[in-house]
Amino acid sequence: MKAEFNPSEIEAKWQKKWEEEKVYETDFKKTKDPYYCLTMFPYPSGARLHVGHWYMYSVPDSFSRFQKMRGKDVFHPMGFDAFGLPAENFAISTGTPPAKSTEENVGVMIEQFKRMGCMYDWSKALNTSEPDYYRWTQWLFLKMFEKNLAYKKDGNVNFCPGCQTVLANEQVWDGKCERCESEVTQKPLAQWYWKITDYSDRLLEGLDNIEWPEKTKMMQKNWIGKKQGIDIHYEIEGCEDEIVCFTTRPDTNFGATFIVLAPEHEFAKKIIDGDLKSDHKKEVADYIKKSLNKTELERQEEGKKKTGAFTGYYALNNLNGKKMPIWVSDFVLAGFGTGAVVGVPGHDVRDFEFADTYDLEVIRVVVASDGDDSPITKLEQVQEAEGTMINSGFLDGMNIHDATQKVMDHMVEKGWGKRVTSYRLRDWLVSRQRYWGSLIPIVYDPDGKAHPVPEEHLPWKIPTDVEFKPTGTSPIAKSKELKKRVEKIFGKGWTPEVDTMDTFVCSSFYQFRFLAENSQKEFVPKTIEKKWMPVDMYIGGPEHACMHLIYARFVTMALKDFGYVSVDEPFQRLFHQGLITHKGAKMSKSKGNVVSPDEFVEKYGSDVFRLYMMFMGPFADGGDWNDTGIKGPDRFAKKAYKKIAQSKFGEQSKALTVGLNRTIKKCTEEMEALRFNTAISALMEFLNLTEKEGTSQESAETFVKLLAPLAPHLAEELWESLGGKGFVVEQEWPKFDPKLIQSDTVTIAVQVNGKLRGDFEADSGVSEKDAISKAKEVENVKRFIEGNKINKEIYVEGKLVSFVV
RNA sequence: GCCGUGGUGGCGGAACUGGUAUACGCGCACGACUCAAAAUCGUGUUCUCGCAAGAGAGUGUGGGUUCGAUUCCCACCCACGGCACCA
Repeated sequence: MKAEFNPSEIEAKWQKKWEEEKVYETDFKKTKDPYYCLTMFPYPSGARLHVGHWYMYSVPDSFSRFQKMRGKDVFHPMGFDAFGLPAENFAISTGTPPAKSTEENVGVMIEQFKRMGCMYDWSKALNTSEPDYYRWTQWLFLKMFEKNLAYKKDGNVNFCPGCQTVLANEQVWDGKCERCESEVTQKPLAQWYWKITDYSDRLLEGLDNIEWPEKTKMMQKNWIGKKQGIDIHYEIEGCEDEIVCFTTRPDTNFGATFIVLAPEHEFAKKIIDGDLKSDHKKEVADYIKKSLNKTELERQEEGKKKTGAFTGYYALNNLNGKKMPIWVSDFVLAGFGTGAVVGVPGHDVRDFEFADTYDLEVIRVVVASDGDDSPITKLEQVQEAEGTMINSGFLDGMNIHDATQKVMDHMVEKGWGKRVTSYRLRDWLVSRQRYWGSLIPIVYDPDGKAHPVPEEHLPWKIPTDVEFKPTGTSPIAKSKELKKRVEKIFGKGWTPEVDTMDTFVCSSFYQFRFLAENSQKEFVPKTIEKKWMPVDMYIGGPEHACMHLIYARFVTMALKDFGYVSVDEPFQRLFHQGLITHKGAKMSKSKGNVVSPDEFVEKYGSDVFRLYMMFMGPFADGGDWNDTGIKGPDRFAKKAYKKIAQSKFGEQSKALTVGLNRTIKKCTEEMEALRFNTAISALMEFLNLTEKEGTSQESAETFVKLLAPLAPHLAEELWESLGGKGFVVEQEWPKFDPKLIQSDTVTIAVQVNGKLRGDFEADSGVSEKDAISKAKEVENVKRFIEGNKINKEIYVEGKLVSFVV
C-alpha cells in the first residue's frame, strides 16, 4: 500500500519531470493540428500572485490540457505586459529604475506560475518592456506613420498644477490629484493619434464572423456607435455664421425649440474672443471656463442637473420659421457629431431636462401609441418611443420612420442638410507623457517637422539618464543622452519625440509575436503565422470588451493590409472569465482586500486549490472569495487517491459502466464549455458510485484521464500507480458509448392542474397511452382526479403526465 | 448619465429546447469508530404546519402569457463591470 496523499511531494516531482522532458514545448513547424490558447498576459506587479491570478490562469490551463488530450497540438504561452504606470510610480517614490523592479518582479512571477503547474511554454515567453519586444512596438508605429494612419493633433490631458504632471484618469479623484489634492485642469497638448476610425465599418462587419459572447459584440457595436442621420445647417439671425447640428431624429424637427453647443464649439469661441458681439459674453466665458476643467465623464455624470449659458443669438428653424435660442452646455460633447445639438424637449429626455431648467418651450410632435396627445409638462411624459406625427406640417399622420425619411429628403432637396453617417468611435490617442513605455520613434528637424526614425536604428532605446520625479514635461525630455544620440544621427538642431506609447499598443499585437520566437529579423514568419492564426481561444476579463479587444482587432486588420499577416480577426473564439472579488469588491492593494493563495497552496496543494476555484461556480461568473468550501475538493482528492492508488480492482458492474459513460459525456461537454464546476461534480458523483459498485482497472484509468486537466499533478501520480505508460496529459481523451448511457427504467412525474401529485416507474420505451393509464392509478393522483372531469391530458415523453380537471 | 451583466436554501452553486426547483459540495444536526479530539464512515437537512401520510408557500419585487415559468413578455428594485491616460 502506498503512503498517504502528499501534494507538495507529488507536485514537485511532476513539475520537475514535465520540465525535464519538455512536455509543454511546442515545435511550430512539426505540429499538425494546431490549437492556440491564449490568456491575456498579466502586468508584473511587485506583489505576489493573488487568488484572482490563480483563477484567471489556472482555469485556462485546465482547458488547454483538455484540448491537448483531445488530440490538439496546443500552444499555451505566457508573457508580461510590463510597461505602465505602477513601475513608474514605484520609481518616483523609491528611485528604483523601472527596468530593475520589472525584471525582479517578472522573475518572482515566473517561479510562482511554475508552482501552479501550468503547461506554459516558457521557452517562448515575452516581456513588452525588453528592447527585443518594443522594437516591434516601434516598428508598428513606423508602419502606421508610413501608411498615413498616424497623425499629430491637439488633445486634452489631465494636468495637475501641483505635481506639474499629466495624470491618468485613474489618478484623478473627484476632480483632484490623488497625490497632492490640487484641482486638476484640462490642458491641450499636441499628441499622436492612430486612425482607428478608418476601420469603423470593418470592425463592425468582422463581428459577424467570430465566436464571441453576444454581450461583447453588443458592447463593441455600441462603442463604435454607427448612426445614420443628417447634418442640418441653421442660419443665425444677425450674423453670417451657420451652425450645423447632427441628429438621428429629424422627424421631430418641427418640435425643435433651441440649439445647444458644446463649450469647445467654434461659435462659442468666437463670442468669447469678441469676434461676435454678445451681451452675454461674460456669462458664456465664465461658463465655458468652468466646464472645460471637467473631464468628459464628470460632464455626463452630473446627469439631471443641467447647466448652461445663453449666447444671445437665435437660429432659424427652416421648417416652421421659428426662432431658436442658442445655448452653450457641457452635456453636449465636442467629439461626437458636430458638437452642436438641436433641442427637441418633447422627445428627448436630456433636452427636456435642459428646457425644464431654463424654461424653454416644449412642443409635442409625436402622439403616443395610446393616443395621448396632451402637452408635455413632466419628464415622465417625454416620448422617445414610436408614434404618429402631429403639429408637423407635411409630416402629420406619418409614423416616425416614414417621417424621418421624408423630412431628410425634403431638407436635402432644399439644401438645408446633408445625410451623414456618424460614429461614436474616436481615433486612438497613443501618446503618453511618461517614461516607462515604448518611446515613439519620431524625430523633429530644426523646422519642427516630424520624421520617422529609420528601421535600422530600432530598437530606439529608452534613455536611462532621466529624472523620474515630475517636472512639468515628459520625463524623457530631460535626457541628454537621447538628445546627443539624435544630433549624432540626424544632425545639429534635430530633436527627439519624448512621449512614449500607450501600453495598449504593446498588447495589440503580442498574439503574433508569440509565434515569432523572438525573431529580430521579421515581425512573424509567414508560414507559421498562417498555420497558427487566428488564436483558437482567447481568455480574459470582460473589462477589456471595448478597448484592448478593439485595438487588437484594428492593429490586426492594419497589419493584414500592410501584408504582414494573413488574418483580419486575431481571436476566433473569446471567453470572459468572471471576476474574483473579496468582500464584494475587486481585489486591489489600495482597498487592502487582496487574498494570497500561498497558505492554501501550502496546506492543500496546487491541485486542490485549483479544483476549489473551478468548483466555486462557472468560470464566466467569478465570485466572492470565501475559503469555507475548500474542504470539499480536498476530501475529493484524498478519496480519489485512496480509491485508485490504494485499492484493489474488481469486475465492472452494469451500473458502473452506465455511470462511467455518463461521466465521460458530462465531463466532455462541460469542459468544452468551460463549466468546470459541473465537470467536477460529475466526477464526484462517479466516485460516490464506486463506493457502492466497486472499481475496475478500466474505470479507474478512465477516471484518471478525466481528472487530468483539472488536477494535473494528482492525475499523473495516479496514472503512474495504475501502471500507465508515459504522461497522462499525453493520453487520448476517453470516448463514451451512447448506447450505454441509458438506463432501462424512467421515473415519470404526474401533475394535476399544474401541481405535482406523484410519480411512477416505467420502462424507458413506455407508450403515451400506457403512461397515462398508469398515471391515473397512482394513489395520490386518484384523490385529485376522482369525481372530476379530465379536460386535458398532456404527456411529455419519458418525463411527465399532466391532467387538467 | 450612457453601454453591458447578474439576483435560486444558512453558504458556493445545479436545472436539456417552457416539463419533478435546490444535483454536487460546504456548513449544521444526529449516529458509528475513539479514553477523548481530529480524520473517516453513515443518516438527515428549502421554509411553515403535521407523529406520519401529506398539505401550503417558494428562484430579487409587482404584474402578464401558459395545463405548466428559475426559463418567455412588461414594469420596478438592488449589486457588479466598462465609459477612451489603470491594465
